[in-house]
Amino acid sequence: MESADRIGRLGGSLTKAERRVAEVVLEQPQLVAFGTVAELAAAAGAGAATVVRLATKLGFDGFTELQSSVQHDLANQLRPAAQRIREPVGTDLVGRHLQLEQANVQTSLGSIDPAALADAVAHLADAAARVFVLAGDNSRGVAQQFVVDLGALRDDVFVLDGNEIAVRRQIALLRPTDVLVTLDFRRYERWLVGAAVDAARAGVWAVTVTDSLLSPLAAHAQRAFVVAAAGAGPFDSHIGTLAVFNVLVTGVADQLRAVATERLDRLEAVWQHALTDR
Amino acid sequence: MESADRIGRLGGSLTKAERRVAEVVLEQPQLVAFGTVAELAAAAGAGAATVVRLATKLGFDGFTELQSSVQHDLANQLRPAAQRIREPVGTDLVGRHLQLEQANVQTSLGSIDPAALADAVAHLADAAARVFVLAGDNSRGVAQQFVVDLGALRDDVFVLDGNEIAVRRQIALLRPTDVLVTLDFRRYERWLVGAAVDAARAGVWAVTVTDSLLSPLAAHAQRAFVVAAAGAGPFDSHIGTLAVFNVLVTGVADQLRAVATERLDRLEAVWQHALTDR
DNA sequence: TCGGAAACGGAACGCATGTTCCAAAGTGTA
DNA sequence: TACACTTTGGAACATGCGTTCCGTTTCCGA
Repeated sequence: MESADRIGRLGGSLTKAERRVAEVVLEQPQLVAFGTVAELAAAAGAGAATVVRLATKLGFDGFTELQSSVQHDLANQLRPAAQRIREPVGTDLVGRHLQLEQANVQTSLGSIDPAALADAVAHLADAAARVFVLAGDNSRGVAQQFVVDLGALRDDVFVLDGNEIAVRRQIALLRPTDVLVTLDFRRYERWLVGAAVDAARAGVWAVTVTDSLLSPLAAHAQRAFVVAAAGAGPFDSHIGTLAVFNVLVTGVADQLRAVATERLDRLEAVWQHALTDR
Repeated sequence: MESADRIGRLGGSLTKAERRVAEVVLEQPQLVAFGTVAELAAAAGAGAATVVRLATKLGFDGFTELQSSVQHDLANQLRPAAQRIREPVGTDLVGRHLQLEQANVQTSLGSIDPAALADAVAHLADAAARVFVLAGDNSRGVAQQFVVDLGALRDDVFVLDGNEIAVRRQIALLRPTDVLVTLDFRRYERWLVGAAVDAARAGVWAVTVTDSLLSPLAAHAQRAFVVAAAGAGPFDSHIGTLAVFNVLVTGVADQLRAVATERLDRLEAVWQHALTDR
């Protein structure tokens, strides 16, 4: 996209109002392709003159030329619509991933049991429970991502980190009211199983995200979500896992929003503040 | 397509010149969406008045209304999923996420520029360079996931962690041969920008994964990947980011496999060992 | 061959839109 | 605080466009 390239190139030298217009150009190309200067200006909360100034700043002769560029891009984009689907199948790096990751998301979310989801969300939204996440090295990243998001919604969300000794010591201190989230894939360390067994003995309610219902962790968990983790490269893809986590986080957010919107409002305020900063 | 329907319905009662115009409308919708009455008339070998007559005959108020109809159809056809998602708000939690995350993967991977990908992979596979990943709190998880995977393929992959002071101190020690990977989303901390600027001054080659080409970090990076991060809940979804990271990791793996398969073989051996353990 | 009506396109009209200019508001500096 | 500069949006201007009207051409039946 020619216009997107130019915007990205000299995005830094744009003024505030010009940037607002540029964002609309990037996010709503139809508006500039089909619309008028006045409409684009209104959508960006700017004046018509600002729109024209941005166009010239981007190297176009005026809004008309910018519009032509966007129209050209859109026309090219929709022409092969049916044709382009067939061309890049599987051969290239990106196409391979595209198919694979789509399938991962599809099967991971598609196999979610509503009852299990509701149960897991209820436990994760329980303010009386502390939430601990136990993951192996290979998926510690997505685990931490889950902890960050969930931790923004509620208190007492922790990732069990460190070496085997440290983790098992933490698990020994769990209370029966606590909730444990385990991540289990084929290539994980064996001692995680032992840690999970310890937690189960302590009466901790557990949910596991695994790539197989036959995983040992699933046997010791009250609920299990099976995700697809097929990777195009040498490693597993954790996109399915992250998708499931996102569903859980949204579910908890919905549930907690009804009970206590105050915390989310505070978060929104922070975000809005950070948003306007930029 | 509304216009196509109407043309087909009363196609028999069209005059010769009107039929020529109608054919152009069907075969070159862009011409009527982006063009003018005169251009459409010229393409059909007819007069401007004939174009307007056809439009009214089809039940439209005039050419303008016909044009709006075609534009609306094209716009709907353009948005593959990303924006269409927002209109029919999914009823259930899982279905909403399924649509949304599929769209995130689709647009994130679909907008990858092959040249940028090849360039980024080449830099990330460069054994002489150290790789540093700079991310805000909200996406530290996916960043760490990337570091773990890439770190299994090559040496010297680090995440820049900790508070502002610690990070900027680390950045001050970067060498011009190093590579920096930055993650930039709307809700991020401002000091990340300052850190990225410092790195740019030091001559470090940088690639950024962002949700907008207008992000300040994109301005200071040699390459940028734009991902879709729309979330169904209160937070951004990092699935698109993770998908791009997976592509990068696979690309590096392919490249390094040709040069030195030895390290990957060792990794495979470890994995096989862990596999049989279970 | 003639007459009438339908079809068609060119040209003038009026309006919407892009462009340009300028004054006001904002921002940083001495 | 005052000043210079940048940024911004409103209003006038001019261009291009859609619409409409009307004269010409084509077609068909008598």
